[in-house]
Amino acid sequence: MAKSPWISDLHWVRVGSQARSQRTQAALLDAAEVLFFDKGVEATSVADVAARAGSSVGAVYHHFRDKKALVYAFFDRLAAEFHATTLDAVDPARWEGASIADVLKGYLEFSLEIGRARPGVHRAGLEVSLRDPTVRENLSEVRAELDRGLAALVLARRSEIGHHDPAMACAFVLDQLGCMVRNRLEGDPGASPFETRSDEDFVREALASVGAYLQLRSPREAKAKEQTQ
Amino acid sequence: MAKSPWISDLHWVRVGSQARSQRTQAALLDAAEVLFFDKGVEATSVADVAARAGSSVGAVYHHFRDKKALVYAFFDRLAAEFHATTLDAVDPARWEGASIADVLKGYLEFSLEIGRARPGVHRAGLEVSLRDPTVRENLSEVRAELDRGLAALVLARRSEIGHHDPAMACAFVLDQLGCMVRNRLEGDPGASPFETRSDEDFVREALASVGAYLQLRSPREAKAKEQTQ
DNA sequence: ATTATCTATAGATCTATAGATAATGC
DNA sequence: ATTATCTATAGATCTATAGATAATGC
Repeated sequence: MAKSPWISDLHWVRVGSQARSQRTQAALLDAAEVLFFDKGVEATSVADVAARAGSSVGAVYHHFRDKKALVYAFFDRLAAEFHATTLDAVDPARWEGASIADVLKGYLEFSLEIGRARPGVHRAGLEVSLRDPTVRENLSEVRAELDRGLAALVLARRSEIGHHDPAMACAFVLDQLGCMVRNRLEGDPGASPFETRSDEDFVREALASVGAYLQLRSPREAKAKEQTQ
Repeated sequence: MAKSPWISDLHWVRVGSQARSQRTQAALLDAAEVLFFDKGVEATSVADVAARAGSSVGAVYHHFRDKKALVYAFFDRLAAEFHATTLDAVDPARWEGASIADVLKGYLEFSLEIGRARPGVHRAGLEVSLRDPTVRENLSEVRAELDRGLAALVLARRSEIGHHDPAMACAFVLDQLGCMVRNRLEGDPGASPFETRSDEDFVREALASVGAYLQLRSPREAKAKEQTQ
């Protein structure tokens, strides 16, 4: 794909052929991950990254044109990782026989688990998104893909939905759940009255809310309804 | 209240007696506001603030011990402003005769309007909150106060609520609406499927969702129900 | 021979201060 | 006399580069 020795002409990353080069680059990105999630991106200096990777400042600039290129490469790697996880999570085969409630429950638990496993990931993404539209769009695209996959799963089960406009209602619900999950992961707990409650409470009430709004029927009722029509 | 010439011993701000001093300080905070909302807080240098206020770097440090004190003073002023607006907005007298749906509709429209009128306010708050727990708590408290006021308004009308646990359901709903509004104001539009829709669509669907979850009755039905019990 | 890494440092930027100068109000 | 402001600059920090040194693989 890349004909030049850089992944991108705009924000290049050197593609080394030596095994040592690739090890160093991975170590630099790994070090960046720890520091970015822990202290934030702007608060992390290039020297910090080099030191934690057991490397040097010069090595960083051998691999990445500038700090921005390092940040971009880092978020590219992160986005690719989430992309793969997302594709797997919204695979229709995985949800064979599941109801809309099952799918949404799985989504909420999955998102909370991923977010909890990597504290700081949302903060770091948010921090950079605030000042860099390119990263923002990159990360938005990952979210959008998850939303599209979920929408497909939900709308494939539209006979369970009693709401008169299933497509619109589905978009609303995904928006609603998405921002509640992000809020739980990013925000400071206790800021709003419900945030002190457990994740289980949150998932239960979120599903109740969604069920009431969509006027969900059980798959069984949905099937009965389909046959009478 | 303050016996020392500083508002706070930790992050002091000089309280000048001369009229000129107070004008300059207000001008500095006004300049900070424009720059903080526009470029962000970290990206704004003390020299930027001084220049925009038609003042000098030395003057900034005469009024504020350091940049942090300037930022704190700025967010204090902002929080005080929102505090006053909030107290007025959730005054029970203002909502005499209104239903829960009316109150929540008012809240959504009010929050969107305030947020739209000052683009950047959420971003700036978020940016500083990410790295400064003190500012985060300060701003959280403003939010919490709005939540408490709203909860009081809603729970004073609990006969309209069909949900078996009105207090819990109310907390959930306020959390839900709060994070959806913030998401609309902060986030990049179009990131999730529903975000491209108009504010009117959003308010309508949000109220439909809340109504279904809370199992809202009209005030009239609520009154009828109360009498039969 | 080529590629990768390290050391040392230039250059830019920003915060904060020192010392001189100007305005205020008793 | 006191308070406020300005100018000029020291000091800290960070990005990025130049040039020297070390490792790799044909």
